[in-house]
Amino acid sequence: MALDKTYDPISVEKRWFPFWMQGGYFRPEKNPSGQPFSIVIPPPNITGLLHMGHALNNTLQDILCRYKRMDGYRVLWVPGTDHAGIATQNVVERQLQQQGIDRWQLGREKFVERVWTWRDESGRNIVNQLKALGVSCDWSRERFTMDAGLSRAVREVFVRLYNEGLIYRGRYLINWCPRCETALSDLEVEPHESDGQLYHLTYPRSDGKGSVTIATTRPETMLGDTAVAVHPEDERYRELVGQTLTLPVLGRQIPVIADTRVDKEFGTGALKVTPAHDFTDFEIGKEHGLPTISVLDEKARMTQEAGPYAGLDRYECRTKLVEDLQQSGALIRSEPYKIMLGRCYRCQTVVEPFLSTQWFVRIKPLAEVALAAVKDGRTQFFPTHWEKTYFAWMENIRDWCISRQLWWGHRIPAWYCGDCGEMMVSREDITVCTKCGSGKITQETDVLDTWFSSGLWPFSTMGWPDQTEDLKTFYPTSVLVTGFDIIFFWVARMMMLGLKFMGEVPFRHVYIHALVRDERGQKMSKTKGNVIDPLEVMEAYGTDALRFTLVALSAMGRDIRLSAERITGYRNFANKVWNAARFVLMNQVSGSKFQVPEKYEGLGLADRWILSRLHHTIREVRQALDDYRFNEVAALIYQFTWHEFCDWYLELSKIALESTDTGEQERTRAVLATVLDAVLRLLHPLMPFITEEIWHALHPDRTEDSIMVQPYPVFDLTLVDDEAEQRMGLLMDVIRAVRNIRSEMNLPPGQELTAIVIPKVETAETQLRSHEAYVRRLARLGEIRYQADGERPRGAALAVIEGAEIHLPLAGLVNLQEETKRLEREIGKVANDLAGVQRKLSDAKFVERAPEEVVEKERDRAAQLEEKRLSLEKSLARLRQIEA
RNA sequence: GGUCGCAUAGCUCAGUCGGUUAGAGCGCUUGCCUCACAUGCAAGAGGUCCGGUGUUCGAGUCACCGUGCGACCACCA
Repeated sequence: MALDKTYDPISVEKRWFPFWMQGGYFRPEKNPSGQPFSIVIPPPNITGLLHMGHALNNTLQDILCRYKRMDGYRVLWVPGTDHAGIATQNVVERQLQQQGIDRWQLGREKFVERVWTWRDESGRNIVNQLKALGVSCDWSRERFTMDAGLSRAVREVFVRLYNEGLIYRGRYLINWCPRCETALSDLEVEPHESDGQLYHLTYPRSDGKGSVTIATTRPETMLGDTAVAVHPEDERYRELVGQTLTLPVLGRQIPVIADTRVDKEFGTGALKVTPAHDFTDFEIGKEHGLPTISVLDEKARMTQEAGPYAGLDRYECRTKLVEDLQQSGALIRSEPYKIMLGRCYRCQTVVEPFLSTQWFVRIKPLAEVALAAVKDGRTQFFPTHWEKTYFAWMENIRDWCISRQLWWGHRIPAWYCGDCGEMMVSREDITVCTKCGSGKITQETDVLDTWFSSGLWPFSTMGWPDQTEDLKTFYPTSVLVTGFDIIFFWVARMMMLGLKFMGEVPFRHVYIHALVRDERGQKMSKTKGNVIDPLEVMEAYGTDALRFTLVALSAMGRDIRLSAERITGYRNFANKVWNAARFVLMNQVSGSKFQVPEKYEGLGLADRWILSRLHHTIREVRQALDDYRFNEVAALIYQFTWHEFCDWYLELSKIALESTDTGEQERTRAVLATVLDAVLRLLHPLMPFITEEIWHALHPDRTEDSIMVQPYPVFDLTLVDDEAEQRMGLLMDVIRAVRNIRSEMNLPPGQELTAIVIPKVETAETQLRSHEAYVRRLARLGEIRYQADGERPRGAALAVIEGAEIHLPLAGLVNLQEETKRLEREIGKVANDLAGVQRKLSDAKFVERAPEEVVEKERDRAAQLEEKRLSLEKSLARLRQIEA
């Protein structure tokens, strides 16, 4: 198969995914004897479409999987999607809203059906987009957090935790979203600063002896006050403790109590205590045995307890109440005040602390084990500093509220008897009361936090609670690749639940990658309108270009700023690879298959050089992949391919290919093909499509085979050739020196020049002579003359390189004043460098204390610079003579 | 309030173990349609490595202080 003249990513990319799927290349069964390597995908929510974060996350995983597969591992990458309880429910609710109905009108059953329909569509879309990205999961193992198997795992975990007393049910103050009408965990509340008022209210003493002033940002909660608290050591209020106050408006008698949680410095030092609507107050209330009065309901409307304000929305109530308090004189003053408001992470509604009966996981025992597993290194974070974040959270963890008053999710496996009130938690559905035999049984209506099921993902997807082959082979997984935003939500929960139920960590490594931001460093969001859609990029530049860009920008511990220019740059790289391949293929003899020389015997200098450079690259690329330094992988391959293989070897190969020596031609063809083949394999995990396309063009007889299963290049020390690198270095220096002069002197590019070389080291002349053709071609020289040290040519431009002087006679070509200026500049630079080195060397302490080889290097360098300066100065003197 | 991260070329960023002359991409300047590629080739300009102090023969790199930015955590009403 020949390559088209122009690289068209779209047509290349659509071809290969079906090919890979049909060939079963993504399945671990393809390589049953390999060492296991496994990853579970962070299951995308079924709420919408793929965004740049997914593109990055999955590209990185795909790179690891493809690399390991090529390297002989038996790779399992488990795909799937997350039902994303509250998020998905909200999406479907919004759709209903557009049709003018709400979920209550539809009813629970019908609503859940609607969500399943949505899931079918959305899930399919997401999966298709992942496939378009080239994601090499084993799609035959695709899971969904609410499929039958995972639902069974959820029940099993719930029942076991309950039976062990690690799940309990009780009436506590929790975070409540009055729009979603559900409880939220602490993590699901996002604090945001907003403008508020600090109101100073005065509560009269019941005995008529004065009053106390308190400060609050939420005056409407005063209707639920059951005490006022002061600090026990606060002199101002010492005699007040134990007295009774009369709550304005409602006239309730409330005590003044002493509690150390009160900050003497804040406001007036007196705190109104509302146990039903504030977490601190709840604690204080519990300790002092205060009653809890809920004045807000589940929709954040005022309850009957709010007296005249019953039925009002919380903010309407605030406005009205403040007016009334002002009239009555209870409001002393109010001032603007910045307050932190907790908002629902899914709908941004201000959440309320709300007293209700919920289910909780007693988390400390689980957290301790999960903490230890990272401390002792059974699981390692990359970059390591995320471990601190993990530790801090685990050490201060609080019980996890797992019940949600939603309709979309795993229904909690608890049943209540309508007759005797018995509560039963069970793996199987319950129809008859186990205590009284009654058939009046109803199931708990609450569902589980969506993170409860995703916390089981690493083992539930492999068939747990059954002891499957997959579990035995692939658990613990090798690495988890995810963003830092879900370390607590997800990574921490998987650690705790994995250790609890599998007795071992869920993953050995956790690679935390960057957040993808826009080019100005802003978080991408629909409302800001700065979202770069991966699918649009893939259409415009190609999937390979997008993948390579994301990887190239993925420095550890740093956010990614994505810009169109960068993507263009890497699209150009793909094009470069394409054209290099076209050149290599063009020069293969038709019908004959390229042969790598068995022992690499009889190679030319350029061949030895490029193979040596290739193997340096192979070694470094592998090391970088093993260390998750993805950006370096990209940079190494880019640098080698473009600036060594294309810029130098391809150009040099043209000389050999034009030669009359058929052996040399043949050898060059083989090396070209060998290096290209290695580049393709190195690059394949990053750019899977273009490499597969070119690989097939290079191996026309292997149409059924795939680059996916070719070995990843292996470092071969015997091909590292320092001598070849040194010799090529000399040739490259000469070529660059001549090009530099030509360019600076503005000499016409087509004009052939004559160079006079004065070797400064013995080997230079032989080395240059033996590869003169290279130099003549790439530096466009007509003739190279060699001359012993002694009389210098007059009226010539000079370049001094390591090992030789290069003189280019310019008589009649340019104004020699140009060269004078150029030499003066050059001498300035050299003198500058030399001064620096000499300063160092003249420091006795440096010579004495620095390691021998460092000092030696400096001495060499000083000598070199000295010689260079001398040559340049002599040349300058000669020019001045001519001018004079 | 606590914790963590970041600050290097015009822009976006690399820089491993402290060691010669601090790199890349994009942008910019100059010259080239050289038969793989103008999505290209060649050459070049461009740096107070945020500021300060310290450790060291030697600091972009290590320590401390400061400044600026960002993120996360947190019950000051």
